[in-house]
Order: sequence, then C-alpha cells, then structure tokens
Amino acid sequence: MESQDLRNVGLKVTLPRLKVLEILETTKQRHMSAEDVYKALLEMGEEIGLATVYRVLTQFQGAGLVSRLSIDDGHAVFELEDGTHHDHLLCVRCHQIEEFIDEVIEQRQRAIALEKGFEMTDHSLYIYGICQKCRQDKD
Amino acid sequence: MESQDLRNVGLKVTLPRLKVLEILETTKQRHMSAEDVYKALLEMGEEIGLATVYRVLTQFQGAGLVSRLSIDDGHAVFELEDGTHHDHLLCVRCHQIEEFIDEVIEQRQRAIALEKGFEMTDHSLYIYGICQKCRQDKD
DNA sequence: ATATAAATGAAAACCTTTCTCATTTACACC
DNA sequence: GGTGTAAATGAGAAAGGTTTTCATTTATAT
Ligand SMILES: [Mn+2]
Ligand SMILES: [Mn+2]
Ligand SMILES: [Zn+2]
Ligand SMILES: [Zn+2]
Repeated sequence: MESQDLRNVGLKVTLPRLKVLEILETTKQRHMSAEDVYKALLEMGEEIGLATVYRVLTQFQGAGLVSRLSIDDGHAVFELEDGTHHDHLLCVRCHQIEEFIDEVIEQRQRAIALEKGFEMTDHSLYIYGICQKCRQDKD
Repeated sequence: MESQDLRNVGLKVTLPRLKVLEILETTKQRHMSAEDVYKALLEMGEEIGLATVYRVLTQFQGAGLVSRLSIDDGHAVFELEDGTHHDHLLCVRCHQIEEFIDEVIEQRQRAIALEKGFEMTDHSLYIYGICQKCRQDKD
C-alpha cells in the first residue's frame, strides 16, 4: 500500500497525495505534466485542485519519489523515480519521450566538470528530434 | 561598423538593434538574459523597451547573430553566435557560466538518436555544479 | 474526543515572454 | 532634400505555467 510509501518519506497520508501517487503508478504514460495528472484525477472523479497537484508533485520530488524534467518550452513533466539515472529524447512533433542511458556520456560529463573545477551537482541532457513514427507519417 | 552586420542579415538598421548589438559585443559577460541587456541599455542611457529587447534578440537569433540557451529555471540567456557549437557548465551558487566542447559526447548523441530512430534537430546539455571559486569561498 | 499543526482549494499573484495597437522611424523613390 | 509606405517601436495588456495567499478542512498526537 502507498500509505507506507508516504510515511516513509515523512509525508502525512492525505487523499490528494495517495491519489497522485496512484495516478503516477498506474498511468500508461511515464512522463506526465502537472496538468496531465490533474486531468487524470478529474477523470477518476477526484476533485483535487491544480495547486495541490503542483504542491504534491514538488513534495514528492523533494522526497525523492519523483523526478522533474524541465523541457525547453518552459514546461515541466514528472516521472516516478526508479533510482536509475537516465536522459531523454523528445519528439518535437508528437512530444513522445524516450529514455536512454549512456555511460560514455556520463563519464565524459564527470571528466569535464573535474577539468573545469566544478563539483557537479546535476546535469540535464535532452536530445530533440523527430521520432520514427512522425517521420513515417509525413516529412 | 555594425550597421553592415544588420543589413547583411536583412534587418533594417535601427537604434534599438544597433544598441543591443553593441551591448552584446562590449559587455564582459558573454551570456546575458533579455533583462540583463535591458538594464545595460538603461545604464547606457538608452530608453529601449523590454519588449523591443526581446523582439530584437529573437530576430538576431533567427538571423543567426545570437543563440539562445534555455536554462532550467525557465530563463533564457543569449550570447553572440560564433559559429562553434558548445555546451555549458552552470554554477548553481554564483550563476557563472562556462563553456565546453566535447566531440565524444556529440558523437554519442548522434549515435543514440540514430539508434532510437530519431532525426535529431537539436540537443541541450547543461552540467550544473559549484564552480571552483564558490567552492573556495566556503563549502 | 480534542487540540494543533499541517494540508487543501480557490483565486490571486508571479514571472518571463509575447502580443496588440497606436505612434514613430527607416529607407526607397522622386 | 522631401514623401510615402511598410516596418519597427513603446507601453501596456495578455499569455501560460507555476507559486503564493488565506480561509477552511484534515491528519495525527495526546
Ligand atoms: Mn524519464
Ligand atoms: Mn555559450
Ligand atoms: Zn513523434
Ligand atoms: Zn560559482
């Protein structure tokens, strides 16, 4: 049960938090905006305010339950944290998101930070492009 | 003279465009937000509206005179285009920006896009961290 | 059950960026 | 050098995603 997940990270067990967690765990799309989550809640019959959705997602991020991607167009999407770091490919046509891991890139990033005297705290890498399906549909 | 630079890219020579170009060429900080440029203009005694600064910077970008970076916090910064693609390291303390080029990373990105069937149109890579100076100051 | 601190909903505020529209300006032409 | 016309500008409004405010509701410790 998710109640324990919430208590484990020091959050009180409330209906909005349980429902948001449920959405994230059961929805087919792994990457969701706050608006996506909000709409999914409405469809589910839960009248939870958008402000609360934002608050809950931000708390989840702080608690390490979800991570937030900041897409170029000033739009954030959230995904359940699974412990494995990965980066993203984004289709500029259909907005589909794919994930990838590349240890060579990770390594080079660490080397560059070191070279420049930076203590790396984070990094973000997005590859933008046109996905296979969109390229077939028409170009 | 910059007038010719503007004509070369098909832009009429106007005072706002000349002054914005002058700021970008003479300021010590290579990476500037629209607000930064706007303030620099005010200090220079030029009363150019912020909307115009945004318009001019966007036109310059379209013309290939400047490039725009989208930083994580939904903030854009502009820099004079010098023809060489590069990526950025950002200090999360003092917001200093450093640049780097890494052909290994560039190559891997192309390979990943290919692997996933994406036609890459762009990519953005930011390494966040604490710069050398900020680490010395106190940690 | 009760008290208390925390969480919520609704709406307003925020912040950066873009748009609207009346006014000004650049530049081609005479 | 004037003139006409389309383009550029400034001020402010609007946009759009996100955060804040504040009165009300809720979770949890006692
Ligand atoms: Mn992901
Ligand atoms: Mn740069
Ligand atoms: Zn696509
Ligand atoms: Zn620093």
